[in-house]
Amino acid sequence: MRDPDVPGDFVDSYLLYLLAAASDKASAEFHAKVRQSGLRVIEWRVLAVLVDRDGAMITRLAEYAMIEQSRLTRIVAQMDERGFVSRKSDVDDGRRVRVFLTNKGRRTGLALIEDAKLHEDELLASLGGQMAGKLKPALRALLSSLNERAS
Amino acid sequence: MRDPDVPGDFVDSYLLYLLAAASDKASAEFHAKVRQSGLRVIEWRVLAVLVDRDGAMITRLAEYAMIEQSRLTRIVAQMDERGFVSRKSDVDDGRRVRVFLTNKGRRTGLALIEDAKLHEDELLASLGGQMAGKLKPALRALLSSLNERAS
DNA sequence: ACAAACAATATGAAATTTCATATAATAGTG
DNA sequence: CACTATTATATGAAATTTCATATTGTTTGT
Repeated sequence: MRDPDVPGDFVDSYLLYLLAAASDKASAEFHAKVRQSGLRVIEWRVLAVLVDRDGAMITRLAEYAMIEQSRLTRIVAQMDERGFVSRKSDVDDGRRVRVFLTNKGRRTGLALIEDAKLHEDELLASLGGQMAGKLKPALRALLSSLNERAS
Repeated sequence: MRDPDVPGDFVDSYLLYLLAAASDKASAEFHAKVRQSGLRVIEWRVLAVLVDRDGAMITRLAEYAMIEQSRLTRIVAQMDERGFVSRKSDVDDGRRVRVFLTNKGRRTGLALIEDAKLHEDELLASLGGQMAGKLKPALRALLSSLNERAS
């Protein structure tokens, strides 16, 4: 019989938990800033992806931003109403809806990206050079390994 | 003028995006299994944490599982109705609600943990020993660095 | 023992998300 | 060129989540 007051140790050593926790907690600080700027976190994601890939179609945007398609459709509609993006149907393929940043959207996105970069620098600085150098390569390796598994 | 067809590279090199993407994509495979077993991902999280910390109070459970408190209250109520957990108010402090696994809950949790471990082994194997050894330490370092920042 | 402050959980109501599927446009095939 | 399959997005309806706050119980100070 295990003593229920002594915690087990599955979760703390489980890779997917560590990943979720790291993502969650590392993002928390910056997400607070995002909300202060009047955006939801999910909207910040959309803006950030659009700065890199302006004019992407809904489906691609959903992939890049890891948002389910029908959810993204509604988020983009809201962001359109609020003047952050505009939507145009593709000339060559009328099914596609391409999403473009408005000037307001681009300004907002670029400003947040600047903040995000500063925040990341801070984060990595407080992590220390040794580990800081290994983190991104490790994550990239994991991601590309996952991609290969998928294909 | 940037060519909008050539993607920018902020997102792909942004730490918080890499973390979110790694967590998201690494979890996707296993989460499919969780759903097949009739549980929502969020419920699996609760079970996994409870296997380690049976009898935890709602607030702690919320912290460990990274779930907002009022949301967790409702999830636990559902899991209670479905017979995975039971709730007892704390003898020493009547405000606290302690959540316990039922036998069914423990069986389900333990079985999924076994699957999770196997899946993790696979994942790390396909990542390759070199990187596999560095990933968890890097994540742990990040988490503890974040904890210190917070305190 | 009392009142105020605090802590833990629950709850109402609005907003969002999810899932399945409808709608619309294009591609492919005989 | 019709007909069928496929792809991209939108949408209805149910379920879930969120946020603010209510409720209940405990602690602290007097």
